[in-house]
Amino acid sequence: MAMKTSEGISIRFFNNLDIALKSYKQGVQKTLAKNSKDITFDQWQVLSIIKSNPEMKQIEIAAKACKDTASVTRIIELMQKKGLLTREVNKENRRRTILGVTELGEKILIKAGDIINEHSIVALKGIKAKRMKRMRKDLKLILKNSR
Amino acid sequence: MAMKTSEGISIRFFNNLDIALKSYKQGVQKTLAKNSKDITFDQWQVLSIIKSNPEMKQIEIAAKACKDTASVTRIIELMQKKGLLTREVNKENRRRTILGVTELGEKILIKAGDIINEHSIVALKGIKAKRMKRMRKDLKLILKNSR
DNA sequence: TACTTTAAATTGATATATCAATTATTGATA
DNA sequence: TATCAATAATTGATATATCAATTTAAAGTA
Repeated sequence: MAMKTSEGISIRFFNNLDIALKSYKQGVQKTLAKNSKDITFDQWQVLSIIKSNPEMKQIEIAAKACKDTASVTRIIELMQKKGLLTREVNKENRRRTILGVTELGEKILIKAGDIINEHSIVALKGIKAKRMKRMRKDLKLILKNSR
Repeated sequence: MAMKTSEGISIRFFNNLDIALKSYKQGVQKTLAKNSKDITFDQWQVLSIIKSNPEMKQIEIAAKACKDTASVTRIIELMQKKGLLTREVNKENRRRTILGVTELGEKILIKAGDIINEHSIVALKGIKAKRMKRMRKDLKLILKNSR
């Protein structure tokens, strides 16, 4: 008995999740474009991973950000062009690259980080810390279930 | 006193959310590519909105899916080319388009819907209905806070 | 009616996502 | 050592996201 007219609650859940996240990201992106034209949200994500894990492989960066390695390559390329980071070949293993955040990169990283932090706090207004923790746990479970 | 070394809990929350959703979508997309090569996740999103709301403006579709109108135009264009929907000019108001899901479109809509439904259920395994509802409420609040 | 404003959709340019294919290098092994 | 397999990163092609600009049509107004 098909009954395929309306979606189930699980699909609707992910729809809520999708839309909430998109809306949040769009807000962040707009403020970034106004105040700190030199970086996008995705670039900031990658740059902050590099900053905290200087010797990570690009493959690992991709896994951490849940991005394709191709995307990471291009994001890095753009940031290098803008002078936010340096990229050179590792002489011990010439397949690998050595990435480094420049001074300019650090500045923009912090500036953008403040903006993103501000947005995330506003977006979560009215949600208590306890429930946030609970949700993070559930989100981690979803992540685990999904791969 | 700066202390900008690590991110706050709010940013980390959105990071969990981002990664969980990406992982889920990637899983869906892979299964779709294998079993039902004729549609992408985003196309399915738009197509199902059109199916449930046949006389919606593209602007409204965009708002509902939290997409740019430009994206909607292109997604519709592709689906039209593949024969999943029809598009014609509304004679009462020539700025508007009339969209319609074809028979093929309906078939694929259902097939893809089943796949997506299956994935969403698996992804949420271990999370009780009550907490899902609670989270949906919170997600709606986040959406509201973000615009 | 002529002019301006608003509305709906599209187009252009650039950034990112995805998958496949490719390059370059290293490692393994017959 | 020569060959083959695995690894890291890149490139190509296409889909989507984002913003600005443009097109076309409708509505409002002097």
